[in-house]
Amino acid sequence: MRLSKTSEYAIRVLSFMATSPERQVFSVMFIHQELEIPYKYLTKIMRMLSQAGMVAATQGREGGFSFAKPLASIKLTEIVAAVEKNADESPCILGFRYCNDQKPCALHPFWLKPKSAIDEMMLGVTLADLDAKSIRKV
Amino acid sequence: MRLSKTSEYAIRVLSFMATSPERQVFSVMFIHQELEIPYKYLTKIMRMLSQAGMVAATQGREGGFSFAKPLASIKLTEIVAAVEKNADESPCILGFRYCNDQKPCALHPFWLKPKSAIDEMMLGVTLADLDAKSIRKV
DNA sequence: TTTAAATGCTACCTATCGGTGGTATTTTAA
DNA sequence: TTAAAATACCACCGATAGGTAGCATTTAAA
Repeated sequence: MRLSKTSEYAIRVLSFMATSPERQVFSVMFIHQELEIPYKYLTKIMRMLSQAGMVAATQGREGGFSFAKPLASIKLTEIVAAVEKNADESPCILGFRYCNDQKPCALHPFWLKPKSAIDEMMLGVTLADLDAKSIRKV
Repeated sequence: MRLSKTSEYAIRVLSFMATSPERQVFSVMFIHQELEIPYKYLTKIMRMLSQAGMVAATQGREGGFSFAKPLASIKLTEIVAAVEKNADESPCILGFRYCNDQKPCALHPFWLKPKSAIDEMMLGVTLADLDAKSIRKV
């Protein structure tokens, strides 16, 4: 009942960048040192976020990554989708492909409330909603 | 943001058994045929549930598994814990070991509601709460 | 008494996730 | 002009989750 490690990393990075307005460009090495995320793996994640259009890379010395679109337009669900394939294709908690009110799984009625609370967060929260103060980095 | 396949299987099996009061003993072969869960993997799961004390095995021909304690005493959280190690040790959605109101992660305030709705389900729902009618098996 | 049908157990296989190594390319400071 | 510092990319490695094979043991029906 949790996100993949890769999604955790991606959200940590983007929320760190989003709450550091004094800086425009972030190199992988800098992020790696600040957030203690494995350097090589982090380059891979940044490339995925770049290919998804959330951040843009400037190459060469003094290069790095910066946001490619407004913070308010980047939802959590989008971040997860960018780095995770199979970002739950099935909305059923027991993994059934076709589970609905007419033909529900055993947990269907109990899953409705948690599911909607999660959706509300994943679809509703954007990088612009994060509080810059007192955010844990490591 | 979902359960492991193994947890899905375990809950499917136990909810199937719990909502089939006309039958006392369930062989792995029978469950396998009814729920279309891989036979050999299912034997492994049933052994785990047996070792966790939720079900008891009767060996030999005509043997199988039956509940070892009252349905109302088997919570979802217990089922997941029985088949999954690392059944989220960290309550933080970004995986931080020490995340709390004083030193929160970026998503801390947004995760409170989904988290409590999930806990309510995992800790509150037991096998006795399931509706026998119209439950999807496959 | 034999044999079929069940669980118990261990070892292995395969795919995916998390993580590393190495090299090419780009850009700019020295 | 050169070298350092950055991203781009590809191939691989190790751990874990999901799944399989095979055989020993137990029990009861034939």
